[in-house]
Amino acid sequence: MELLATAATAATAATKPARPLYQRARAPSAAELADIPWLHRLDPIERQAATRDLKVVQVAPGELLCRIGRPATFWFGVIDGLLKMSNDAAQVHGKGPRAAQGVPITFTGMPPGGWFGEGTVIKREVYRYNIQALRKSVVAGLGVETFHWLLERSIPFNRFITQQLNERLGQFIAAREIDRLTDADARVARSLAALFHPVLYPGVGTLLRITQQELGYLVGLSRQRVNEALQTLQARGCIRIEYGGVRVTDIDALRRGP
DNA sequence: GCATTAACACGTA
DNA sequence: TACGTGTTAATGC
Repeated sequence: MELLATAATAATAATKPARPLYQRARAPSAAELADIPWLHRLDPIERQAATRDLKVVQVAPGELLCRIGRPATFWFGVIDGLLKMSNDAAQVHGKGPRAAQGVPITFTGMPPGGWFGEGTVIKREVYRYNIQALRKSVVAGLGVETFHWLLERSIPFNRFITQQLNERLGQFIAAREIDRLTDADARVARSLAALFHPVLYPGVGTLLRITQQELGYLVGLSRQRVNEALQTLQARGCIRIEYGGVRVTDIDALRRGP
């Protein structure tokens, strides 16, 4: 657990000097365990071992769960909230100095139900991206040793991981297309559709809790432009704008774009 | 042109 | 009260 240590960003540290993650970690509640999709596929012994090893922690906006270059110690899952996976510097919302190694890129958002980091954990390498909370979130972690133990002995677990890798590969292929889209409305639509992926993010359902500002950070647009795009999508019948979130009404239309 | 930042009013948690 | 939304105005590439 010791290597999970990460610091709050400059911005959050100024307001709330949080203790390190590993000091705040606690055992998951029954409700939290129920929302972990792979847990139910294990046999009783495996499930017991996994449950014993699982930790959950609440993270503040801007806090980092993974830092580029740190060894992978946990496989993470979003219980609640919203994270972003990026290669940018450990700064909140682009303030402060930029990343030393090129243009900051947000790879993807991580809504509830999403599990990530298995690629790095499998290879026992260091993280190649930062994972940062966009809002107050609850994150679960499974230790790397338990992860490998499950990978060695559980076929259902292997199936889950394979499916996970496969679906996310599709996500990143789609993300490359989205990056090339010039139409801002289309980019918002496709990025939004990605966050409603039922396999990768089963915790989302039809209502995604995300502010227009947060969506702007993920897509790379201003809040005002995102608002405009959402209005267009709503008029088209793809979504319904709600306070602090977006509800999909036509996921296929959202994926297709304009 | 199109998107961005800044600013403001207004409504909601 | 603090935050999120919707809108307008000024500015930049």
